[in-house]
Amino acid sequence: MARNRRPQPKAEKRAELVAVARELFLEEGYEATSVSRVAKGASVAPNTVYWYFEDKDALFIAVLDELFAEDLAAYAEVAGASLAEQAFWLVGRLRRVRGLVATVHARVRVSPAIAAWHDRLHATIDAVIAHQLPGPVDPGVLAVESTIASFTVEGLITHDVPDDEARPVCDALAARLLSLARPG
Amino acid sequence: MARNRRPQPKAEKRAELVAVARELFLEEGYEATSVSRVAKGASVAPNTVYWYFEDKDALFIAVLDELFAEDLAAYAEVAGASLAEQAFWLVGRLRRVRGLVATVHARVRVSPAIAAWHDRLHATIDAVIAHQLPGPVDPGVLAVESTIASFTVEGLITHDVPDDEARPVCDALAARLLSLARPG
DNA sequence: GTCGTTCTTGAACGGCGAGCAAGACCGCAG
DNA sequence: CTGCGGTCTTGCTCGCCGTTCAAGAACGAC
Repeated sequence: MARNRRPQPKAEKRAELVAVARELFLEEGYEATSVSRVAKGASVAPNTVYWYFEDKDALFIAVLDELFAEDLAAYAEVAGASLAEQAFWLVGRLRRVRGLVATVHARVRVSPAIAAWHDRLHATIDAVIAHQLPGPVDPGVLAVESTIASFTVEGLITHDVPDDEARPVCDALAARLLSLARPG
Repeated sequence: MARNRRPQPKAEKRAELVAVARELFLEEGYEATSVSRVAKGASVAPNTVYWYFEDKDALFIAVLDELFAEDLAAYAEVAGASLAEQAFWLVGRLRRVRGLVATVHARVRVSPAIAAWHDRLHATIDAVIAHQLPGPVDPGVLAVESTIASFTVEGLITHDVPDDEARPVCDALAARLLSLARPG
């Protein structure tokens, strides 16, 4: 029905809260960022946040969704490049969310919502990897190598491995994956 | 000097606190375990914990040290087995500390002490891997493959991959590492 | 017995995530 | 213009958190 709808501001205020939270989460980390500070950044009382989001985790997920959507869109730029370049690009790209990766893993055990988000993320990654391989690959082998690749990339990010060390790792991962499609 | 030293109880009480904290950290997670609960479990006032440990992170590190020492001792059992079996054993062994792995990574950014502990851990792991390879290996290549192996194992743990999926991943990792020493 | 060290504690601090009830704001129906 | 009901905001409050501090109890050395 929506008998009483304000012109716009609901979505806008929500977006503003997400923007402030995103900035703080990335800059200071999830735990170090209090709901109060997010509220203050959006010029709002602390409780107001809880009208837009069920809890702090929901706010976190909104930020993750925004970041992930951006990454997925940006991925189009390199979708045609070599696998090694794609992996290396991904590592560089995800470096900005370094702290958040560890937070997601820590909160997966505690928040079902974040666990669901995390599962979706990895499913997407696996699908992208499978789609990038030329020709059909034995599903079992693909699962193994896809696991190795995504976990390794995750490790490169969370451990903040510098570019010059990450590059050869990405090359090795790509070589590994490509050798699946051309057995020999 | 030590002009006034009680018979033993200092180390004992400390050990008791570590034991209680270990139980709770493993069972409920780091964040969900309050210092008060640890104190209560050791029949002590909450502040007493701060006489034995500088802060909650120091208590955490004490627990990590204990767990790691046990794992290292237990490793002797499988040090002679194949690399694949070693990796698989490690995954199973570390499964009990699943939640703590994510916590360590999350707190590395915030606690220098935990960052130092984490660095030491990975250095040890790399050394063990290098020691397990037969014959000399090109250092650059070894670093790459060692990185892939340890990050993958870490991923298998944090993502709670079941045994039947982890096994072939371990096999693939071991095969990869062994092919380094026997080029061809 | 007294002194200094080793422990333990009660009380307090600021801040946290969150819940609740009151109310302000607003568009619409009468 | 008035009142109603949904939309949004807030002040207040709760219980808990990690941590600090000063006071004091227990104890060994002299």
